[in-house]
Amino acid sequence: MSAGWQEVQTEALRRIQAREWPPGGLIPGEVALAREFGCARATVNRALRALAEDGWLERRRRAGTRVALSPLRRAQMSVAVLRQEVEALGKTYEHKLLHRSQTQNLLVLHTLHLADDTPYAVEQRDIVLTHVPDAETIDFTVISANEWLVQNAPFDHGSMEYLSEAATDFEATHLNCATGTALLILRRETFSEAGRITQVRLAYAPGHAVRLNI
Amino acid sequence: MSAGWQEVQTEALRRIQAREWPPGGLIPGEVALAREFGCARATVNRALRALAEDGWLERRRRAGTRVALSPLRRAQMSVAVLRQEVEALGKTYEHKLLHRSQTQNLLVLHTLHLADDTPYAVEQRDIVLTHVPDAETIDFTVISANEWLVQNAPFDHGSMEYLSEAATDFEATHLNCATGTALLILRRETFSEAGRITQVRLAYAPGHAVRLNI
DNA sequence: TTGCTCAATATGTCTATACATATTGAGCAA
DNA sequence: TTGCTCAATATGTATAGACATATTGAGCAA
Repeated sequence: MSAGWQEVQTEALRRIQAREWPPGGLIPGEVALAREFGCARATVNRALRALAEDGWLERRRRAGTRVALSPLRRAQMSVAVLRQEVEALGKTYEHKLLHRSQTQNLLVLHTLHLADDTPYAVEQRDIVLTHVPDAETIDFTVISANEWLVQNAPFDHGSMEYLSEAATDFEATHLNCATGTALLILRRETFSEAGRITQVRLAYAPGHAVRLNI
Repeated sequence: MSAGWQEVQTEALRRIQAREWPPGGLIPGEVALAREFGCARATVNRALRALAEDGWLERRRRAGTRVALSPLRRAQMSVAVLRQEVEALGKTYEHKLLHRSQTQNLLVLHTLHLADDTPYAVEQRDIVLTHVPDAETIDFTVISANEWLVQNAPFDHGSMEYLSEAATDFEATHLNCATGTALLILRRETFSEAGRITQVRLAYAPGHAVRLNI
């Protein structure tokens, strides 16, 4: 009876959490663990690599594997499509295009996202037409810019920022709250190889929280 | 010359982004790709598995591997130690214990975190002494509760929530801003096998943003 | 002491092979 | 048609063995 990599992972995690392998400490080498668990080194490797990817271990060639000092557990959040976000709450999604204007190479869109007919978020976005020429021909009353871009403008990299700001008049009007109310804001920029694709500011309705499990 | 798994991954990612493998489409099987790249199936497996973990592909036994419809790129954020967060900005970290009180099994701590002598965040925390008995004996003016717990109270799971709220009088006083200012709030709860370890509410100074790269 | 070289070593990766397991779809039965 | 069974199939996982590569530390040289 030899252990699969998941069993090895589970046991290793137990030892880390139980401090049998203390923070900062060197753990036995792959060969030793493979012998102990009665499996191949590759199996131990798979298990330890997974733990390292999750931040529990730090591995370096020759130096060996150490238990991470501050096990910086990572929480993952996905670049959400608002429709999916709303539908995951069991609510009906709808969106309204509030504004559309265009300069030579910038398409500006303002959208209100609704959950069960209640304002959910206000989106102010611009799209660089040079890099996403198709956007010019799309009817964004049918599909939201948010959703269309996720599906049609793959990005290389980008950044996301959560912050807190007082509601502007524009946001207050559409989110049905007082100007100055504290709102959770998401700013996001995405880039393709060619350059910036789009930039967006999303103001969530009062009370919204971004929840992560860790 | 056979391809390593990273080369296979790079080429596969290129095909996905270039839409040579369209969203939702089935890609060739591992055996075929291994033949094409002149490597072993395990190598292709490693590459495709990594892409699946990053959300680019969806893999199911027998059903094959498909390009994810909405490539929900994931951003990772770590459970931060404020001292590290501040020092990463190149600033000097300091903290002040504002309040400490204790009931039978709950230790309540209020802490002000400073960056270069400027208020950075206000922390209101309680610790369940039943599950972290050592906490009772620690001098939290020397090490912040935040840092001590990360190092000494490993958790199984927990939740994190970012939201936006108006500054309370208490927060406003210590963050040096007006009551009612929009603040970014982080709420976090962590649990061990035995039960809840700690609960914290962190109010960041005005203007703070949580930044993620995607 | 300082700096260099080199061997030892732990992890990283690849291969070929084998068996496990989930899922599909064809073919048959009710 | 509907439902069942079963074989085919793609991915999942395990293994032994091999070579690659980064890093350490010992030993030697300046």
